[in-house]
Amino acid sequence: MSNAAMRKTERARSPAPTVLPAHGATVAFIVERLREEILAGRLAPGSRLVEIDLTARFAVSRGPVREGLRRLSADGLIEHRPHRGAVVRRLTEREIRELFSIRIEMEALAARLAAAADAPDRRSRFIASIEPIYSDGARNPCDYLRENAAFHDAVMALADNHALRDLAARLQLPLIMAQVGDILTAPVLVTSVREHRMVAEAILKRDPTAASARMRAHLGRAAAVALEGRAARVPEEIWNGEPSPRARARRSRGSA
Amino acid sequence: MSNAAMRKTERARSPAPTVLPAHGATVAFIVERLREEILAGRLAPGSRLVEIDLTARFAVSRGPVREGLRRLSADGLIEHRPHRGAVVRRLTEREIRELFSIRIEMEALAARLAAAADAPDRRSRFIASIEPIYSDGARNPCDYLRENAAFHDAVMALADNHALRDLAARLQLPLIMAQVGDILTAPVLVTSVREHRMVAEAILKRDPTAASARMRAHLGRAAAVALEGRAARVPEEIWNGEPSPRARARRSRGSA
DNA sequence: GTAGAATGATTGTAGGACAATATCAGAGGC
DNA sequence: GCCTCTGATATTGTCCTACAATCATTCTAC
Repeated sequence: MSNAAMRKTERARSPAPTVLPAHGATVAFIVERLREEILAGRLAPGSRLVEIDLTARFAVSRGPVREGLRRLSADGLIEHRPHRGAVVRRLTEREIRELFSIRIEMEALAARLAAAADAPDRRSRFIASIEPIYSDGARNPCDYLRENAAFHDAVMALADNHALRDLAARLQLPLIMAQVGDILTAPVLVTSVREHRMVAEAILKRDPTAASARMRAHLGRAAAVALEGRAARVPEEIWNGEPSPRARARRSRGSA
Repeated sequence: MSNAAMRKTERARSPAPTVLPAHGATVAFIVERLREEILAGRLAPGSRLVEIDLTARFAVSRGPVREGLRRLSADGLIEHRPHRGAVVRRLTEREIRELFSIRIEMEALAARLAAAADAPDRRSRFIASIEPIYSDGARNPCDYLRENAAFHDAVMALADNHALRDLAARLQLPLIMAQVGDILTAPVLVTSVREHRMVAEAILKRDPTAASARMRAHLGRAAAVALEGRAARVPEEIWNGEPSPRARARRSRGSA
């Protein structure tokens, strides 16, 4: 199937978005939709995001679309190439390694701050939000991802460093996760949950050193798993985005 | 003097920018100009950046102006308030503290990686770029800021973690520096330069632990100096941006 | 003097137009 | 047959105009 045909179908299928964004929320609407699709893997790495197509898909004008793409680009979810358009970013192994090593430091800092935090209200909120990690039931990967995000965000919240929380949110961990998705086998999940509990324990005991060290260990292991799984999955290098954005011309000329 | 009058003067004075940006570089041009003015302090914290005024000042349309503002906003140099416009960001004491505590971790990581780095070519480039820190002459604050930026960037380069370098660049250290500017007294500079040398020594000796610890100490002290100086300078709180964006209405009605 | 309406400034969005550029298909030369 | 050059095409970058929505101030009525 040609790109042209595919895109026309998409346009036809959703001439109006499910819900219209309120005034002043158009950009946010677009960003959220695209982000969700990218992280869910429905937009694979390398997929092209063409402004015209998006205007049709979301029934908005090019202005908000461009702004939305720029924001996704700033967040590192897509890549911009001048006059070529945006494509869903594919992280290289090196980038994953780099991002993990940064994230380790940030999360270790957060764990330390969290363990040292004194505010009783924040502590009780922390206890409430991490409650799911003490569940003994089996988890499917999707559940785990949610639980994992909630846990790390709870640590950030207790640490109470806004700038840190913002920065961590922009560190593409979700993107990494999306790109290594099927690594999350049952034993991996069990180990991760156990590590979460150990981190939590140190934080609750107000032991900054242990909290930081355990967080470091947890993420270090996660990084290893992610990189290993990825290596097994993709030969790397072979990847360079969609090959032919060109079938379109022929098609439209033919039908016009 | 009213805002209206001031802006009219500006518009008249620069109907065409000094150099016209090439096609495809308009946004970058605007971003660079504004960034430079903000960091140099010519645009004080709280200054309003009105799209219409900027289109006139740079002789471009609203599109690129909006894009530029978004980018500055993403970099944290300005703040956006819906339907109110952008203002040059003023960091609160809390934000400065938070940003420094993050930066400490990032730079400590960089120092550790740099000390552990093996590549001879990168090491020699590092040696070349930090050469200025061994100069014994007195420095003025401006020189020092340049030397400081170069030193920290050299460490990042040797560490060879692209993501880390990007992130560090977006950590508003320049903005912090711009907002604590006159703290840089002679003894402060001397101390800083000495600390740079100690960090460099550890890196050159390939001692990751010492490099990381010394970088931590250096930045910790820098943070203390910045916060202290700032507290002495500004009573805080009294600040909320320009008070009257409204003198304009009266004026234009009166003159029309 | 204060609640509420009017006013004006400013942004948010739409939509159309054209220029600049990257890429690709095919023609023509070796 | 392979390579280079050229033109066609897709796509973005920029400009323009217009209008709706919203915020802050000012004015008005009580």
